[in-house]
Amino acid sequence: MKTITITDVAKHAKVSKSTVSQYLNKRYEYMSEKTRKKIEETIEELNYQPNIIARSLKQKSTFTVGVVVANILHTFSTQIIRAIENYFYKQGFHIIVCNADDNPEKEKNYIEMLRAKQVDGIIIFPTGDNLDLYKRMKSDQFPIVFMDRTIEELNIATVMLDNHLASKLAVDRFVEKGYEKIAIITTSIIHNISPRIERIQGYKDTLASHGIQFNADYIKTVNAEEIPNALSEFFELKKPPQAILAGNDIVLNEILRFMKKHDMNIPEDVAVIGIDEVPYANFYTPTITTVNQPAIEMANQAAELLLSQINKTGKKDTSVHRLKPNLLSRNSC
Amino acid sequence: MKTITITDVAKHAKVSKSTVSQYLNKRYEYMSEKTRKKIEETIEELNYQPNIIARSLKQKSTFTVGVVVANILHTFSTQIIRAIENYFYKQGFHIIVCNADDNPEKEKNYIEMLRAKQVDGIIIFPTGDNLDLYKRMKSDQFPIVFMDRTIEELNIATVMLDNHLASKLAVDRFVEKGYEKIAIITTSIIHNISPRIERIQGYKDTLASHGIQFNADYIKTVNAEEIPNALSEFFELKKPPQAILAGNDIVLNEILRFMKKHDMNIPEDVAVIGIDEVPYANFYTPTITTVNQPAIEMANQAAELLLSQINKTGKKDTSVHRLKPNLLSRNSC
DNA sequence: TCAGTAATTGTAATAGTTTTCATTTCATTC
DNA sequence: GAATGAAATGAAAACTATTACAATTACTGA
Repeated sequence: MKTITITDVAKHAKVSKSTVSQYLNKRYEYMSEKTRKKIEETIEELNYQPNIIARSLKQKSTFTVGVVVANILHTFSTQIIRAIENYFYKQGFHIIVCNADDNPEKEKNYIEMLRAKQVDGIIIFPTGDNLDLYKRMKSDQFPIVFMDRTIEELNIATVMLDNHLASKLAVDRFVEKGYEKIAIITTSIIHNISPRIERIQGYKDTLASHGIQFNADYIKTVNAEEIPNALSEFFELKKPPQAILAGNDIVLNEILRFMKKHDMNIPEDVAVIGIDEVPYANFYTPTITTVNQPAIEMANQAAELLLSQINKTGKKDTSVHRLKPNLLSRNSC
Repeated sequence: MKTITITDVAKHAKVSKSTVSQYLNKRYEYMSEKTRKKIEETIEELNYQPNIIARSLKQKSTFTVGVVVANILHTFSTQIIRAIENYFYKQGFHIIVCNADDNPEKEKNYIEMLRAKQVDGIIIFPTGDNLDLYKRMKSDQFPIVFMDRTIEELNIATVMLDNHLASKLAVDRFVEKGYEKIAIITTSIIHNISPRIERIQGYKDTLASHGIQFNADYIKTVNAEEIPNALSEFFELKKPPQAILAGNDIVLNEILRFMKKHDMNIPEDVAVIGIDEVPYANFYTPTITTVNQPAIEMANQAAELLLSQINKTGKKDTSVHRLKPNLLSRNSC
């Protein structure tokens, strides 16, 4: 099964390679209607597909972008992937999906491979542990956008949630409903991931703004598997929390699982709000109040930022774009 | 920012391009220890990254595979993507993710672009409407594996669920619990998608095996948005169903949403089983009985089949691999 | 018929590797 | 000191398409 090339097409259509190439690049002014037709037919007949690899080599553009998510298990990540894919499809780009698994080594490996593959740009949920690599890309002027997390000192375009506000919305709501003993659980201890820090800070600040003493026992940062333990510890406290803020959808699932197992009622025994919308939120019993991240909007914005870097349109935007979450007010609090 | 190439490395290290290439390909026998060291250092110093596009052009292999899912909104699709990504990461392959959106045109476009990009193989959830295209790939001996759906006449390696069994497990369970008025709702009307047909057939056959008269009013195939209507119609029947089988996770969500809205109790007012496991299944009230597809296993098997086609190892396997679902027995039925 | 324009061609350079094969280098042996 | 053989290296072609450019051909209208 010999693959057929532009040379074969040229031969069959009895024109030169250059003319075929002109045709492929839609520069029809350089040829007669007749020639155009003939080439068109030949391509059809031979079922010719230009080799994009060869084109990319010459043109230094692959119409492909990489998306490196920190952890593909978060619903948020898959929503973002979906939306980015959708955005770039319309632009004629393909996306290569990479799951760094919260592992900086893996992230590094992926980024280097993507660059070696000459992708036109990368959207990364940075683990935060590859500073040198990020810096190099930056200094190479390689198109790159951070998603979900920022690394202050780098000045790389970033799209992320206003995490401080996310916590504030939740804590305000708890307080409004009369709760004062408010706990928070987040995951991803390992690195200084900005969302986690900001969410905890937002939590603390908002408590303070309501004049509530913050209690270190009410803050947990643990791996998913340890969430049941963490919850047990909460409820063994002399003054167990009356309300819990879940840092993401995985935490929320674990909390609800725990509640079910221990026959506890929401919100009577403990009120719950989750950051990240979940599909069952509005038909669970009770319906779950969540703080929603505008994932599609975030993805579109990141994609747009990346595309403008790739096309070098607009002036270089290296700012941190913080999108506002919104409280989806339901009955779990 | 001039990119540096193998030529630069060769010059700096004062050896020929070929020797550098030998080094890159780890054929160290062809050079002295001294040369090896020198090249190594030079690469380090210049921060050289081989251009994989150029390599691919020559080698006709890109270490990239495409995954074209029919509809990325199904949890099942994202699970499969995850698992495939994970499998291929270990093999040094990248995956390009494509969402055909149940649209044959889009599917065609994606497949052609992927081939033009010289991916080494494709895993497809076929829409079923591009027969010629599938045939051409087959006759080109292009590595391809079908996922979730089969197209009988094509003899292309396929990994899919034993859908007949999936329905059987559910219906058996319903009957065992004493229900006789059993309904089924599926989505994706448009094409003759095999899973849908098989699930409905499995449903009919199993009813028959229990000597239950099948009732056309109890079968609905509708788009996601029309599910509430479909359910309303069920409950307006003289003899509304006592049990409903949800064809996938989206349907299940809609059913639960409907029940909640109309204050109906599961399983008292109507029993429910879903095909596809959902994250909330074991902490929902009631916990939801589901028929689970072994997504990871399916993904691994598909990836393995594809890889063996790519590497031309083993004899050509063009059979349909049907994996067994299992009933996760809980309280919604 | 000639100028002028439009259409097309052929060639060569280019992209950055891999790969083959010929050549050079060098130590060893007689 | 020359012959031998192995090890190391280099030169060049190949992969496929793009692009620039000079050269050629065909056609139009005066």
